[in-house]
Amino acid sequence: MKSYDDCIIFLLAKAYQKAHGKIKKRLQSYGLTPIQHLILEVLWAEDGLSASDISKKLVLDGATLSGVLDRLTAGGWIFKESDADDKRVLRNFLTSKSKVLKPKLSETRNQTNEELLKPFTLEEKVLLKRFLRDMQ
Amino acid sequence: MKSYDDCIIFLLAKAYQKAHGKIKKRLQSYGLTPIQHLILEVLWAEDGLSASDISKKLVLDGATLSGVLDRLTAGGWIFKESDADDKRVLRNFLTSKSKVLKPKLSETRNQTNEELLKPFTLEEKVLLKRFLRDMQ
DNA sequence: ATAAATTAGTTTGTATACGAAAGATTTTAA
DNA sequence: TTAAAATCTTTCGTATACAAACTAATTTAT
Repeated sequence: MKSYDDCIIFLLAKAYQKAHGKIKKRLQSYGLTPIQHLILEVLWAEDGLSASDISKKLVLDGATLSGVLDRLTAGGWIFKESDADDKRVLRNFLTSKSKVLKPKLSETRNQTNEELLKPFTLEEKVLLKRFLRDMQ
Repeated sequence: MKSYDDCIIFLLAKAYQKAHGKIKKRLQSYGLTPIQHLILEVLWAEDGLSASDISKKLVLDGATLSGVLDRLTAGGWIFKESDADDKRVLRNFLTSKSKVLKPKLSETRNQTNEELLKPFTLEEKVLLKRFLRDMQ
């Protein structure tokens, strides 16, 4: 490795920085951050998940999630409800606000993705995604 | 895009998370963080750079850099010296400690890189790096 | 049946990350 | 030449990220 800009960690950091910055800007008018939006995506697919469920799906630390879920609650995007069977568990449910805005918000993520992948051919897109998955 | 785990932003975030976590662990015994180490890499290549110089090279916000450079100073890795010609500028210089440890620390980054790229062929490595650069 | 281990969630502390604003200095322009 | 613009760095505010410690609740093992 000749220099820092040949380092895969650096290249990943900068590519992620770019992607994160792009969707961050697009979500700003909604008052949502990229991570908050990602959690909504998970709940749109399956409502009522616990913090632990979301943590596993998104590979996100519980301590991080705790604060993000608080801010989603404060913003009126979700509400928490205690599980009847297991009092340790708090389930997170979508509000009508987040349900109504789902189409627009999902479209925002799709558009950002397409914009980021614009420089690549279809084959390259598939390859890039495979590479990133294979690093896990 | 069918789901969040087909989203390039998410895939980049998780690949970066993996890479960052790996080097973070390896640097822990030195009391260095990945970003601190990256800044040392820059200074090993060219000593005496200002925060502004480093910011441009690493595409890092100045506000972020300010704190990281403080912690590098506190840890005895660098020291700051005012520029004689331009009193706005503070130049950052390597201490003997960071000069002595350069070989070991650079080797750490190299090893982490190789480990992360182990699943790929030489061609795939080249391709992956090109893809990540092309996203900028 | 109950002590021990595990799990769910929060809190605290440290470290990025970045926008915005501010203060000091230097450069540019009228 | 001097007022305006630009540059360098820091500070503040907000939001991830994660380790460690903690409470509460549940499950496991003996």
